[in-house]
Amino acid sequence: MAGKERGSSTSITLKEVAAVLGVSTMTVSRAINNRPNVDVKTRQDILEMAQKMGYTPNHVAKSLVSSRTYTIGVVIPEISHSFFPDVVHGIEEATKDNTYQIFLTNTSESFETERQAIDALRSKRVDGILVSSSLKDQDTSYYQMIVKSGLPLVFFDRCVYDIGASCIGVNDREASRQITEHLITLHGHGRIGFLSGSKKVSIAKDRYDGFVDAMNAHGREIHPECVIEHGFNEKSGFEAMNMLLALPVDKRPRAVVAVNDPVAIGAMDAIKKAGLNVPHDIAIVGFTNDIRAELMYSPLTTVHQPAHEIGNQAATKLIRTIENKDEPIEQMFLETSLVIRKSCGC
Amino acid sequence: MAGKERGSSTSITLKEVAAVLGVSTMTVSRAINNRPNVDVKTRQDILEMAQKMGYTPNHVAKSLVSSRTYTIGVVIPEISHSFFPDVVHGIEEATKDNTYQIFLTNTSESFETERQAIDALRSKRVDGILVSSSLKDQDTSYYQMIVKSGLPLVFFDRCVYDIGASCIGVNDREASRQITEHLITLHGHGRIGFLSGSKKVSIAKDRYDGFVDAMNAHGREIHPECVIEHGFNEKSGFEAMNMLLALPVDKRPRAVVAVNDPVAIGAMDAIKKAGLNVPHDIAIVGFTNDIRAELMYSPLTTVHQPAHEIGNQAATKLIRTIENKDEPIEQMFLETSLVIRKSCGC
DNA sequence: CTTTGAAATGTTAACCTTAACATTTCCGAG
DNA sequence: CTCGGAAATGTTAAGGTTAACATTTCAAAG
Repeated sequence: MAGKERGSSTSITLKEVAAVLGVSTMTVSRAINNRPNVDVKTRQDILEMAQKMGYTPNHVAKSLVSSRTYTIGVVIPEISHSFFPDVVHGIEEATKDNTYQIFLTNTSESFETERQAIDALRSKRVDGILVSSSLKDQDTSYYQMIVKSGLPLVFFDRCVYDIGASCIGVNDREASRQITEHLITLHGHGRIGFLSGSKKVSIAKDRYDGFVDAMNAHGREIHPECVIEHGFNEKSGFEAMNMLLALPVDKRPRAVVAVNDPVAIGAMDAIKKAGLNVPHDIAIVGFTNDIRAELMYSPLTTVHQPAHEIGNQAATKLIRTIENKDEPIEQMFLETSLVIRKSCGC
Repeated sequence: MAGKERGSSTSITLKEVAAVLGVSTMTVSRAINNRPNVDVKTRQDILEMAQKMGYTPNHVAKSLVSSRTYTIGVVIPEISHSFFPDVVHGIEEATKDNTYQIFLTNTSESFETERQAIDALRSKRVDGILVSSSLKDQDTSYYQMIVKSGLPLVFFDRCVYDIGASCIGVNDREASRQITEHLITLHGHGRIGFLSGSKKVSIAKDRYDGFVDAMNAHGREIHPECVIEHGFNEKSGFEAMNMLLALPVDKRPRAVVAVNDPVAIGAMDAIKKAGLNVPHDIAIVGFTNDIRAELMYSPLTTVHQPAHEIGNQAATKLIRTIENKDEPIEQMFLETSLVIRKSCGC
């Protein structure tokens, strides 16, 4: 009478296959894992029967025995920023033979979430983790503990330094210096502002430092009221720019360096809404080369970061670290390039 | 003499904590899992010691006992399409209490990869899977097998119907009909083309059918040479549009419906490179409301799909299905809306 | 027909946790 | 005190697999 039942999700085990054929589980295990010392005929029977019964190896049990899950955790601040999907793509490519599977966690720029996520990943016994950190203060003790625990850890993009973990990223400070310099040479006079995320996050600090380097090198003064520390997304950029626009006209910057493209895009929106023009009234440059950068009403001059490559290298490094305990700890900076478009005033 | 060793990644177990305190593992287990029948003092000692020793529960072992991994697999065709990160965001939100962790797999529109990924997820004993399928023919036997196996499965966006799985998406056919109709009313005469992905994929077929519905309803003829079946990304759109542009001028469509925004964006690129203008020479509409749509040189008229909501509902449905075996199988279509911009000729 | 040794197959224990049942401890009532 | 019973704690087995060791089978050599 009962309708067709939804299959009860109990899976076939080695033991069950073995029982049907009247052999030991060990023989079935050997046959299925392509181990030697199984008679050709026996192996064939086993494989056929396993197939027929719909046997799927239980990786949970395997993991318990081997202490390896073939799983890596990926922790990122914001999956919706075009940079990160590209990174994830690169990561996937490095694991493409499908040996490793990826746990993805989005932290929404919250370290607390990050920490919880990593704890959960540790509990699930991932073989290693890839992290772009939202850590916002100098207390690196959590990550020190992780490193000490022996869990392979590679940072990418947003790194935590000097705790004994590898890191794949770009030279944010130098790239920021370059793009700021570009802006300075175009705008011999006038103030230049900086729209930052929290400077406790490494990329914000590094990019700000690069900005300062360029300003100093060209004898330009930094006006504290033109440096806004807010967030990393469009909304933050919009709000931060509005703060600058609220300044008296003579204090208002003539050009702005944004910590990343989403912030620059938000800022451009604010400028437009204020009835001003980019780059005529205010020039702006970003960082990332977001998918939207070239499409803006004034195409955005920015720093191209090799997102895909960063992901790929980070995953490769992590897997090497997992598979070889002597893999050295390493900092790797990939090449960036200036993408000159219109928003800088060129 | 040996330098500081990288911690050997062996974790502390319940047994070890128990040994140190001279109690049984069971007591430690009870204390740590907040079970009753543990003396207040004992519990406190155990928690302190566990903390001090850096004990982390081994979820692998727990999973083996409970047959639950608190893990769900998410299978998507292309993480770089802005639609999917939004979906993933929505999924994460539904699991936000962090009870479930997400395995993300990108299939690059390949069903073979999809199948391998799902097999791997099954082996890892995920509690359920969320799939946007790239299945390209009518042979649904693989998914029938999955459903039969009892693994909770919810499709989203790109569904496989009539196999007993829930599905969360939009009414592609109707939305496509609406936007095509909009185009028809603006362009009383002239040919209208369709740029499709493989019509063996459900969304391509549904959207094409909606296109046909609108054309028929308005007595418009469909010209086979104006219907190109190619792919789902920018490159495909670019190439498909070039095929249309290669037609003799009198056979060339005056307006084009694209299967999604990436294709529309690629097509707009081709039109621009051909020295023609959108919407003046060729009008175009898309589907998805990609993050770039409003930024195009002629802002793209498109169908807004509630990506975040789709992910959220799909994950919610999946979790319900996992946690309650009587959860009904259901098809759910979320609201779309026409986003009228300039590319259609408005 | 025995011996020999490799190949095939089997058995046991372990991985870490928890459910289920068993035992001990302890406190208050009689 | 002693008993009863609840609370605290302990023991055993199971979950699916594999490593390590043990046994059986079998074919070729003597």
